[in-house]
Amino acid sequence: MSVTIRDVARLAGVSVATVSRVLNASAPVREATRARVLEVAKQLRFSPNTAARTLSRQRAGALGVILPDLYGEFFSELLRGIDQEAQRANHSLLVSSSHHDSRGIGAAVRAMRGRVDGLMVMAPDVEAPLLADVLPHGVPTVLLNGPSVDADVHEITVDNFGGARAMTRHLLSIGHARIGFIAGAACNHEARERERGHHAALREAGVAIDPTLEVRGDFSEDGGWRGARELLARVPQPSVIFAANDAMAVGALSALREAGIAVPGDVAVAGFDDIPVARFLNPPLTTVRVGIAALGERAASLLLSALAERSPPGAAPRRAVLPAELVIRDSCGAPSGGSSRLPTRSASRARSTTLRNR
Amino acid sequence: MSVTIRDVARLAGVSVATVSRVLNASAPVREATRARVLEVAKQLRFSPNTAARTLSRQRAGALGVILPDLYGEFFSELLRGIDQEAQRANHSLLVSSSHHDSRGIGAAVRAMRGRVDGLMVMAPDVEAPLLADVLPHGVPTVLLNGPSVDADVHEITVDNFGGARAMTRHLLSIGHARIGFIAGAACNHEARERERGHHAALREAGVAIDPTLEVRGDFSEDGGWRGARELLARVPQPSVIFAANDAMAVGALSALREAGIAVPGDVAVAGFDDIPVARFLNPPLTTVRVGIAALGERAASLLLSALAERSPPGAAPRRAVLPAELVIRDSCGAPSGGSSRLPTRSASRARSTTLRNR
DNA sequence: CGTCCCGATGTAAACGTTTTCATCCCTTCG
DNA sequence: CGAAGGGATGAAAACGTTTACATCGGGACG
Repeated sequence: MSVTIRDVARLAGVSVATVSRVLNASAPVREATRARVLEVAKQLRFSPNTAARTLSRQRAGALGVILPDLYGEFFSELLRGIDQEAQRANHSLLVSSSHHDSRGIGAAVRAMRGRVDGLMVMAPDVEAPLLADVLPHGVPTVLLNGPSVDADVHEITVDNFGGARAMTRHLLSIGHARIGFIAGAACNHEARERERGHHAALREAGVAIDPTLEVRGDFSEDGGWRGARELLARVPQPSVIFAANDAMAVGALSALREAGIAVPGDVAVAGFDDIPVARFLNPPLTTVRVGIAALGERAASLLLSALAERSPPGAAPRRAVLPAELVIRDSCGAPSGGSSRLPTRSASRARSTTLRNR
Repeated sequence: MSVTIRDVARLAGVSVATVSRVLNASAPVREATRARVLEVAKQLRFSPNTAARTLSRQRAGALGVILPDLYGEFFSELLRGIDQEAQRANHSLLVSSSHHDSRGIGAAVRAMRGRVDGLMVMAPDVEAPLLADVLPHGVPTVLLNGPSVDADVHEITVDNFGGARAMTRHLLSIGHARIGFIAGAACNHEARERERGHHAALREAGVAIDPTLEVRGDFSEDGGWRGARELLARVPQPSVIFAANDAMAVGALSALREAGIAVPGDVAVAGFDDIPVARFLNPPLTTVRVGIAALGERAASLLLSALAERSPPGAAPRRAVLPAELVIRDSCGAPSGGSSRLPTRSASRARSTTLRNR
């Protein structure tokens, strides 16, 4: 069927071992032999069968990524970061998405068994114990933005709590008293953290938490659109709508536009994530920068280094928290001083939770 | 190290063959034996090593995807469609991105050898002969939106020419005489097709092609921003800016806003792709719907069916062209009759190139 | 009652690599 | 001049599956 190392060996008049040695530079080979083997290999367009190599080497040179979804810029950015780092380290990437429950994740994990050396799992809406149950034993795993799992699993998250708190503080500081909040799904861990941060800032400022100013979305544009419509019906209207992610902020902006409400003149808007399109919106979106691609990169690099160390089973898993920083643009009505096209204008007030590794 | 089929066999008191038969339901096994094996397998948390299985079965149950990039909503939508279809057919997905030249693609192709049963390659900026050179022999391949390659390769594309022509016709029909065009990179096949469509519509309408009304972008928001700035400097100003993709249209909208120009009042804007965020923009973007996720789905399903047939080497490769249809929203100033939030409002005039399979 | 077939199982040979071990020969040093 | 070492190679054993082939009962049918 397909050309194997045996064919190369035969045509070059050497043993398969020698061919392997030439191709992997794993042992000295006489120059003349080397040249002959390479010549034949090239001519035959030989490329080693990865499955066989994986089996023999007991490592696949590939990483697995399991995501809850693949819709919107967030995931493409994340994947981009992961891919970049993986490629740097000469690793392939297996991607599997649309896994919301632990059953689905379990299936994806099994499908990857033996294909990958390590796993990155993002499962914000699965409860920790359920998740721990389906994660594989013996395969190094990095959990992204999930609830803390009590297993031998590395974890990397964004400071969702701190970011949301910083945003609400900022909104209060520029005079917004009534903040409408569009939360994410109740079962989503990230959404809950952001909600918590928002509440913390309100409490700290002595502002009463008004349940009528909070509606629940689902991190989608449509959810944001619906949430904004609901909030606009309140009397008195909120002076700003803080959406728990940028996609919902996009939906909110759209709803406000349809209702003929000026942003930020009549009602301001803020988001969370700083997806790439945020700065190009109309008006440019004030949001919390997460550094999505960087998060992906860090996750991959964390996994790769865990792999490299061949960490003993007893070694403590690593945790890292990436800072989330405020990005003030036009949509919140803060004096931002000039054109908003500059890439970032991070408020130094953002609680810059530095990376902590333990 | 890890638990193998041998361990299961030993504990269940049967041979490995029986275990394999139970797990794959590939031959009748006595019910009692079956139950015992299943019990042991579950208890041991056994899951078969995919590399070994791949080697033995001579098929991986995985598809490879090679993309030029992973930035923006276009690719995440595409990947979403592919993933969905692959998952439906119980296949894993290998993704490799950031491959702009044939060398990079060749490397990615080699990395996938033996890991995947088939390949989907998107390489709009690689010339056909170079591409044909690095595509693998003997691995079924689907080329997405690329130039037609003279090799044993299936192809699926969007009707870029027809879509762009329909848009320009539409813009002319609603009274836009001076159409500013932000093209894509000259080396990008899709960009060239769209440019060709635009020109064809102009010629058909007897409108002279004015080179000062065409600038070159790169399919990025920033490129669109710069392109729009350039076009705004022309005297007289164009009455509409047609960006060759939505990302550039987003950038153009942003530039217009900064310049204090009303859209569509002073200058209208149109895009191409209908990325998900397009209908939520301010104003909602008139564009050409490509059905990105559907494209991905179709590509995967094309590949899967080619795989299923175990097509003989002589079989003619399949080609499919997906229609691109006009979506009129507010940004172009056409009377669109009401709120633009309805998911689609496709002009029936869109040349609905139906799928043609041969 | 013998033969044939089929259901249930085991044995062992693939699959295509890498890698250990062994072999051979040549150099170098005592 | 002999022994030791090392460079270049080959043979063969892994790696963990699937599967062709063989074996062995037992029931049906002549």
